[in-house]
Amino acid sequence: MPTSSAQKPMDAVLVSQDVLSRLKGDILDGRYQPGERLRFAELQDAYGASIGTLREALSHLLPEGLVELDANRGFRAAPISAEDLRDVSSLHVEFEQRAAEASVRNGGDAWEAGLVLAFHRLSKIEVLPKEERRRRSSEWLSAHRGFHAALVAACPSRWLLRLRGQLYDHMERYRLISQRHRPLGPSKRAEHEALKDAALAGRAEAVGELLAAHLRETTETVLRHAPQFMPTSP
Amino acid sequence: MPTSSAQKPMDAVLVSQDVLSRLKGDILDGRYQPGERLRFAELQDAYGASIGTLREALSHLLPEGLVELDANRGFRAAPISAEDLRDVSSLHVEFEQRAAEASVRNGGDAWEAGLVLAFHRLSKIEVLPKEERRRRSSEWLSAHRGFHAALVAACPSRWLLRLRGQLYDHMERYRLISQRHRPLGPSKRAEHEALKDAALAGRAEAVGELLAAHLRETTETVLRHAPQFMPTSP
DNA sequence: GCGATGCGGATTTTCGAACATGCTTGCTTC
DNA sequence: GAAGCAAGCATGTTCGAAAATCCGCATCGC
Repeated sequence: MPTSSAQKPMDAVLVSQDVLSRLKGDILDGRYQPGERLRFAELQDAYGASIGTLREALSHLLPEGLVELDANRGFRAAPISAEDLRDVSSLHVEFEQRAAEASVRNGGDAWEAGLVLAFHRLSKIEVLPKEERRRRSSEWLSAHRGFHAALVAACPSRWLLRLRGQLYDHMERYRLISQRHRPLGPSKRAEHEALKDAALAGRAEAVGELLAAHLRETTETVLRHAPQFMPTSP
Repeated sequence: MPTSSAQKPMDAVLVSQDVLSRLKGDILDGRYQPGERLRFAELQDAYGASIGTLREALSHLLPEGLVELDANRGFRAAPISAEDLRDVSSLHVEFEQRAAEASVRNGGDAWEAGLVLAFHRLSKIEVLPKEERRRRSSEWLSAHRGFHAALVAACPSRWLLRLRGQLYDHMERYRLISQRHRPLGPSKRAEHEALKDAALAGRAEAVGELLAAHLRETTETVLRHAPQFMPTSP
């Protein structure tokens, strides 16, 4: 159920782009149940756009694997499964690692500055007490995304970055869905700081290791709570 | 220029799906110049669908990287470059290899049967004389795609297959665009047969090696002719 | 009783037209 | 003669409604 689509970016020039980003965010947030049908009537109420515009946004999400479409039955939020999570995660870890190592080896002054900035923004939220962190979760989400993006930003392979992005989205969705069924974990500020320091020191391999451990731990946490929100977990 | 969109599949239940596959095929075929603007007026004539439907199809192609969109300026066919080709190719080779090896190790009877069938279909075209092969190029294209899909079909990682598919599309586009500026090369029937035999024999690593060589050779050929159809090649 | 058949409402799919935006051309003015 | 401006045209963007499709339910026949 859509409940409320909350934020109003409105920074997009195109309505369809605005709807797209809000819709995508809501799917990642788990505001739509995996497998749930996305009816146009509800969507129109929630996003205030016409059917055509909504269709355009949904079509954009189709190749990304966030929604599915069967003929004359409309769109559905993509289903989830432990198997899929393991699949996504293993590729995600690998891509993130490769992109980060390449980025560290290739990064210049602008990249360093961007990373420092992104860490600062993230850190400011992560040092807050748990209650506060929970309240400003959407802010943290954006900062966290920004930090990991900044880390890999100097990777020279555009395609590695593109594919990484798709996998990141799906991992974030699993993380957010699972978070609705478990208490908020401890802050990972220390891990992010170690990541930043190793990156700025140019220790590419160390960054890769830290990153892989960082991501795998998250996946483990999600999988541990999987039975609570997944259909079947083998 | 669209010239003519030729084939009429009509097997799709949805008009938008039909338009999507034709449009995608035409972009891969290089019927639209890389970077060329895709005007709705022309598109409507070529595909006989309304603007909304066309927009839906183009939005689908957006995350796949086959078209680009800038606000209020409409859609463009994605640009190409030697750098991008090298990027796509190197990831494509790797993914195809990994998916194939996993597929060989995991494949059962149904997979073997599918592979034999796909090879047979491809082989029937590849033994024809060059002139005939040129005439039935679209048929070959479909058979070739089918063969490589059959080879990796048993790969257990859905995500590896999905990403491989995206890269395959882009490689095919480069191949087809370059083919408009060079004579049709010799048939690769022997390579495909070796691939099939090694796969059926369960020699996963050998399949990987053959495949990597097979694909890299194609990329080299395309790159060799790159100056004829690419803006700048460093 | 049980399956096939046809109607009614709900939903998706598609279209054509209104609206907004960007570009070009021709004029005016300095 | 060149720079700046404004109107007109071409194009992209968005919407609301018509057409097609599917699902559930009642009815009919066996």
